[in-house]
Parts: sequence; structure tokens; C-alpha cells
Amino acid sequence: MATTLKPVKQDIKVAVDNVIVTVKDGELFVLLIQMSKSPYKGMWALPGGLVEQKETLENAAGRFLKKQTSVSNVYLEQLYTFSDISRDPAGRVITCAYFALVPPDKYELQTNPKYADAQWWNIKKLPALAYDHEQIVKYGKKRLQWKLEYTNVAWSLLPKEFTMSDLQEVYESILGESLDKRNFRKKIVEQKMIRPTGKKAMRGAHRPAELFTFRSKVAKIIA
Amino acid sequence: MATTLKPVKQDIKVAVDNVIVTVKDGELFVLLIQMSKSPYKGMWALPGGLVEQKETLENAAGRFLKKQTSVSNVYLEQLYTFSDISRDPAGRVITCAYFALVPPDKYELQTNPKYADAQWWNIKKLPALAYDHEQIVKYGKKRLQWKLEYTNVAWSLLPKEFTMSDLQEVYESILGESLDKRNFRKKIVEQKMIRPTGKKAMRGAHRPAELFTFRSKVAKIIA
DNA sequence: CCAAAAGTGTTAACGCTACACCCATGT
DNA sequence: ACATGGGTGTAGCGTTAACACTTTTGG
Repeated sequence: MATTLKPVKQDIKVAVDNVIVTVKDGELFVLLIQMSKSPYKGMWALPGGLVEQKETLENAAGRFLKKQTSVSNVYLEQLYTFSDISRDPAGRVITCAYFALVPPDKYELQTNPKYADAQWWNIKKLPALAYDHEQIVKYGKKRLQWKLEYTNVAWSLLPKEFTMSDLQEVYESILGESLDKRNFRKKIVEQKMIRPTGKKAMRGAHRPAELFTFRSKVAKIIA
Repeated sequence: MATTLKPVKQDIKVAVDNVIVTVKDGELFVLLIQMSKSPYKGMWALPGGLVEQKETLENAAGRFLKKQTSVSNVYLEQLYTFSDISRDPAGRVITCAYFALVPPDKYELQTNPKYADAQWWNIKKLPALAYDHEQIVKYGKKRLQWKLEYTNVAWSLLPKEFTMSDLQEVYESILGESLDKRNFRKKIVEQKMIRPTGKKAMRGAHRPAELFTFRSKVAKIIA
């Protein structure tokens, strides 16, 4: 690489955008903010913004994540860097997309005065998005599906303790298909990702379900 | 994303670096250039450089690839964007790494006066690399191994016509393990990636081998 | 005729899929 | 007692992995 940094006429701004995902009621949701200024006033977009001079892309993504959801210590992964020349009408901006997985018991949406609104949107029913954000969301969804099959990322979308059905629901909502209960349990048990807590979940007029917890909250390849 | 482009004090340079890979004699090779200026004078590094104001990252990667190898129309994929604050001692530079697969019959190394030298290095015996380039090469190698198993990228590393053994050699050198001849052929034939040309390769004192060619030179997921 | 790589099938183990009934609880 | 979700086993099928000999050429 030849970054001899003689006066170069490069003036490209660097941003990050987060695809923040959670699962509620068996459906996948993405966090979007509503833009309050033109040219995309009123439209929805991924939360993000410019990187600061002295922070890494990952730090920037974490910073914006915290600003919107007040969570930290969640799964955060770089997705892809988008660089179309006219992706931002306001100037030359490239954006590095991250995706974050937020468990349903943890987040609290922040009302940021800078944006008109912030809301979870069902990923199947998204509004029109600003910039190239529709493309980014699609990319993120696909990556999540891959990750789910080959790693233990699912832990990032569940509370500390959960039932086998909760876990299966997460898989089904991400993969978009229903799975066989017995085969699912068998696969999960074989992988040794989770451990029974001994406790039971009493959730209504039926047999209580065993509660599990993840053995390790570190990303691991299980395939 | 809030790129309202009010005067921001962001001054981050954006570069690309290429992990250009080929296979020769059953071994994986990476193209490195030798730096002619301090602070890394004499050390080896990945070919790359700053992105121009009006080009995408992918275009920039293609441009540097062509400069070094005089090839175009080869497989080129974005790897990851590296952004450590002090990864470049000369200033704040983030780099988007790409990897390129070059077939052995196609390239011609360009002698670029800007660099002391450019050479193929066996990936198992790399010299000390400048910047964070060792990390980038490792990352690229891992990605290539994944891609090989789930897609038909191998076409990018072979000449138009090749024998089954040539193909197997590519797989073995990337995966770093030897494969069973019969099972390998069976798998490849089932995947329908290749087609016999009817021709034979006469390469010495042994039975001639059938020559094959790829049906499609477009990246496809085959798993 | 000898050396060298090409080409070819079968079997056993394993993993994946499909599938139906009983259990524990609240009302 | 009934409605609701929780929990369990097995058999068939397809896929993968292991394994050795014959063929065709050049020297």
C-alpha cells in the first residue's frame, strides 16, 4: 500500500450504518430511524453516522448502537462496505455496514431529538428506505441466515434463560421456515451450545418448559 | 444515517489493498510488492493505494489489480475493512481489502517503477509484512477456503482447459489437505460445474488425461 | 517391460428427515 | 375434563468416507 500521504485530493467521508435486529413474537425486526431533514425528510433509514477521527469503524458502530438502544456488549459484526459514488446525494460518503443482534429483554429505545422517530419494523414489511439502505438490510438478513446455521450467534437474540421453543422460534423467524420440534432439539443438544438450568418456565395452561442457558457467549463456529 | 455534511472535521483517507492469489505447482501464492520508501522501506506489502474521488472501492481494487498483473475480468471480492487507528504510521487511513483470484496462464507481472520489486510468495513462507497486511492475508486465505467449499470459485484459478488432477490440485493446495481421487471426481461431476472438452492432455510418460472446461464462469453457490 | 499418472465401483457408517403420541399444567 | 404447549424415539434414505486395481502412454 502506498499511502505516502503527500497532499492528495481525496475527500471521502466515512460513515457506519447499523442493521440492528431483534426477534419479537416469532418475527424479525429491524430498528429504523425517521429522518427529519431533507433530502430524505420523513423517510426511514438505518441508524448510523460519520466516524470520528480517532475511533475504529467498530467503535463507531458501537457508539451509534448505544445511542439508539442504550445497549452495549451485544453481538456486532462488520457486514460490508458500500461505496457507490452517488449513494449519498449530499456528497461522497462511503459507509461500512454493521449488524447487531439485540436480545429482547435488554434494549430500550432512546428518543433522540435529532430524529423524528425510532421504531422497530417487521423485516417483512419495511417502509421505503433512504439511501441504499434497503440493499444493506437485505445483505444483513442473508448474512444472519448464514451465521445462524454455522455458528452459535443465536445466543445474542435470547434472554439469559429461555425455553427450547423460544430458541426454535428464533431460528424459524430468521430462516423463514418451520422446523421439526424433535429434530431441532436433537441438533441443538448435539451441538452442546446450551445447558439446562434446572428451572422451569410456568407460562400458562400447559406443561412447564425446561429453561436453558448458553454455555458460552462467544461467537463460535459449530459446523 | 445522518450525513448532513455540515463542515465536519473528519479527515480519514480511504485505501484498498488486494490479496491477489494464484496456484502454481500445487502451492498457493500471494502477490507482494516491496516498499521503496520509509517507514517500511524494504518490507513487503499487499499492492493497493488510495481510492480516487470518483470511483467505487471495487473499481479502485480493479485498477490496482490491473496495474500489477495486467489482468482484468477475474474474480474480485470485498473481504473486510480494516480501520485500526494506528494501522498506518503516516496518518489516519482505513483500508478495504479485496481478494482476487488469478489463473496461472493469464497474469504477467508488471514492473512498476514505484516499487522496488513485485513477486509471488508462497503463502506458507511469507516474509514480514508491512502495516496490518499479515492479518489481511490470513483473513483472505480463510475466506478462500470457505468459498471453495460452497461455491464454484475454483474456475478463477484454472486455465480454460484443465485436467481433473489440475482441479484437485487447486482444491488440495487451498484446503491444505489431500483428497481421495475417486470421491473428488464424483463430487465434481455431481455438481455439474465442468464439462469434458473431448480433448486429451498428453503430458508425459503416462496415460493421457481428459480435458475439462467450466460450464459457467459466474460465481454460484453450489452447496 | 517398466514407471507414472489416469481412470473406475462398492461397501459401511453416519447423519438427516419424516413422523405420532403421551405429559404436565391452568381453567 | 379439556385445551394448550412440552417432551420423547425410531426407521428409511441419502450422503459421505474408505479403500485397490486396471489402463494408457513414453522411454
